[in-house]
Amino acid sequence: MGPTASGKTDLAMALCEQLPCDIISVDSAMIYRGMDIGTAKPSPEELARAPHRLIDICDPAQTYSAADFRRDALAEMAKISAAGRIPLLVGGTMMYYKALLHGMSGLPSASPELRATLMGEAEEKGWDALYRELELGDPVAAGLIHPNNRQRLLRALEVMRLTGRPISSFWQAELPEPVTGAGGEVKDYTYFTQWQADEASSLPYTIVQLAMAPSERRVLHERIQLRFLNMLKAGFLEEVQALMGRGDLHPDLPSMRCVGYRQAWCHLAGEYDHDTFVSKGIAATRQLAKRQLTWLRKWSDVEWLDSEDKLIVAAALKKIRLRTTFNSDK
RNA sequence: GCCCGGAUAGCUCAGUUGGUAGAGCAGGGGAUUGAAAAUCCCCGUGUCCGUGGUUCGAUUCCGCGUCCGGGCA
Repeated sequence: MGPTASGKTDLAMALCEQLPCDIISVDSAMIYRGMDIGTAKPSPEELARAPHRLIDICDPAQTYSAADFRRDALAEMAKISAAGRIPLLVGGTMMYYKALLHGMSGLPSASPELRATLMGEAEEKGWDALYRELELGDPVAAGLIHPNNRQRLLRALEVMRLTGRPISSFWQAELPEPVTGAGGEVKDYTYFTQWQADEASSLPYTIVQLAMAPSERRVLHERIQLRFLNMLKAGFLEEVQALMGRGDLHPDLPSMRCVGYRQAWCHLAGEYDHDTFVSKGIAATRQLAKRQLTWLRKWSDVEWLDSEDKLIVAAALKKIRLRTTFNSDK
C-alpha cells in the first residue's frame, strides 16, 4: 500500500524475484483497458516478467466496484495459494483493501436506472427534497451523510428504495453487538461507521500489511510532478485523444473521472489550455496522494517503509519474514 | 525620455468613503459500505512594494523612488 508515485510497482517486482509471489493489482484505474500511460500501468515488459492480476479487466465504458474487487481478489488469492504461491496485493485503492479485509454488508448492487430516476427527481424537486427523504426514512444515515454529498445521498436512497430498508440497518446487521441502553434503545451511533472488525482474521491467510511513502511530503510532490511530465512525453494526451475518439465515452464515467484523464479530457475539449491542464493534473494527483495518506495514517496493523530507503527491498523482506514466522509458529 | 495603469496570502485578484483585510485556486487536516484515482466536510496574520508627508491613526490620501505592464516618441 502507499500513495500514488511512491514506488509500489518497483518494490513489488523486486519482491517477486525473492519470493514465490504472484501479484494482484489493487487499483481502481488500472482495471481499464486502454488506460495505460495515465494510470502508470506496468509496461508490457514488466508484465511479462511479473504478471499482474486484475489489470485490464474492464472496458472504460464499464463500471466496477469495491464489492466486485473483493470477489475477484478472493478468487485470485485462492488460485494463487492453491498453486503453492503467495498472493502479493499491490496498489493504492484503499477502499478496495478495506472491502477485502473487513468485508461488506449485504447491500444490493448499484442500479443505474434508479440512479437516473433519483437524479431526475433532484432536478425537479431539488436536492433538499431528496435529503429530507433520507432524514425521514433513515435518520441514522442522514446523520452520517452531509447534505452536500450527493453521491452518498443517492446511494443511501437507492438502497432504501431497492430494499425498503434503511442503509444503516445493513451496516448495523453486520455488527455483532449493537451498543444499546437498558430499554434497548441505541445509545451510540458511531459504531455504524465501523465495519465488522474481526472479519480480517476470518480470511484464511496470514496477512502482512506493508505501507510505503517518502518520509517528506515535499519529496512525494516532486516525484508526482516528474512522473506526470514523463507521462506527457510518453504520449498521455494521445492516449486520451484515442479514448475520446471512440465516441461512446463521456466525462462522467468512473474511468474518465480518473486523475489526469479528467483534466486531459477538459483540455482536449477546449475547456482550458495546455499549461492549465498540466498544473491541474499534477495538483489532482497530489490531492489523491493526500487522501491515500489519510487512509494509511489511521490504518491498523501496518508496517511502514520509506520510499527513499536504498535498501527498501531488504527492509520489506525482513518485515515479511518476521511476521510470517511469528504467525506460523503460533 | 514622456504619459497612463498596476504592485495586497504560494498564484490570480477583490476590498478598506482613512480605524492593520477576504474570495477562488494551490496547500494542510478529516470522513469514507457496490462510482473510491469517486464524493464530501473543516482550516485564511499577510513588512497590503519602499520611503517621506498629511492625520489621533495610512494598506487606503499626497510627494518621491523601485519594479512590472501598455501607449507615445
